Amino acid sequence: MEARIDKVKQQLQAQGYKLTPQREATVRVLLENEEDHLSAEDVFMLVKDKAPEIGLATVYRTLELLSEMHVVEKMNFGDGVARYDLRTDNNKHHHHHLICVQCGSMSEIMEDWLTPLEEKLEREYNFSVLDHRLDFQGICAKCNAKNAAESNPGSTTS
Amino acid sequence: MEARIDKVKQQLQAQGYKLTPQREATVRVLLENEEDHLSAEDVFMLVKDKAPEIGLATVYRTLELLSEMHVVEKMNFGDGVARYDLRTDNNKHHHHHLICVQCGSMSEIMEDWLTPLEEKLEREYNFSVLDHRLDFQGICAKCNAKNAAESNPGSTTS
DNA sequence: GTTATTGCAAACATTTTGCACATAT
DNA sequence: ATATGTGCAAAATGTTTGCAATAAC
Repeated sequence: MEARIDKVKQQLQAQGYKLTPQREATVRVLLENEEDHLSAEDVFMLVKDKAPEIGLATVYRTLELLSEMHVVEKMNFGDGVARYDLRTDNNKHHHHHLICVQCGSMSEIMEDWLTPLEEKLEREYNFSVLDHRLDFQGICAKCNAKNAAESNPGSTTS
Repeated sequence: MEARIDKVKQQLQAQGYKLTPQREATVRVLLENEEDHLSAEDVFMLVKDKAPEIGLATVYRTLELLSEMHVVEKMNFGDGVARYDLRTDNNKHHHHHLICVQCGSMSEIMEDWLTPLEEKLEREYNFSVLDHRLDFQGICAKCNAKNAAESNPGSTTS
């Protein structure tokens, strides 16, 4: 954990920025919630526990800065809020999203599915891929099971 | 064109909604700009040419309604505005986006690349895919060419 | 001492809502 | 008549900005 904070600190300093206590607290919150896709408001509330005096604007500015530095990825799932994800590797990320339209849950799959497609794009379209995004909307395994049980009660339930 | 309007009309009426002149004008604008990804404001301004008395709220309500009916797809490219796309086929759509981070242009590729992945998700993750989204960010062919010319002036230019 | 950074409040942009009026069956 | 749909203005939402005060080197 400290190692990753240090890395961010170095990246910031390399560009003349400082790792202020507010920024550090923000990065820590992101580290501690790596699984989630936090909105700026989410981050703000969590950071407030560590540093109650922080302002929402600072969180926005920090997230924007980290985003420019490719430390976090700014995403948009269409619910009207930007969400932020710490990037494990600052270049390539092979995680895709499975979004359940029934329960709203979101899980990630970490398989590398797109590299062949990206090579094809380079070759055939002359498009140099820097990043990508792949999301699936559908019904998750849990909801599928629940739906099956409900439509056929007594058959598979205990 | 009229056929597609009629189809929308039928879909609306099937759910007890009406194809009012305002809604029809909105659908026509979407049909006439199928290539673009218009924002609500874009649609509003274009519809105003046909029906100057229309209100922005009506456009929003219409787009929301069409979105619920899967006539249009509501998208978010992270620039803070929702964009709307007429869906050719109300179920499957195999168009993906190439977004150039340099010039901001966006083009579409209509190849079916995801069906094998979706089958894999069904099989291995028990996730029933209803829809997907695949975007690539990078440098488009035009910008790639321009960059090459600029970094090596006189060699390929006339 | 200069420069970056912060918190607050105000500004901003996009989208949604309340409501009285209009329209269609 | 009753339901649905509309335009307008106001509200709500998420995000950005101006500015004086503060902290870091």
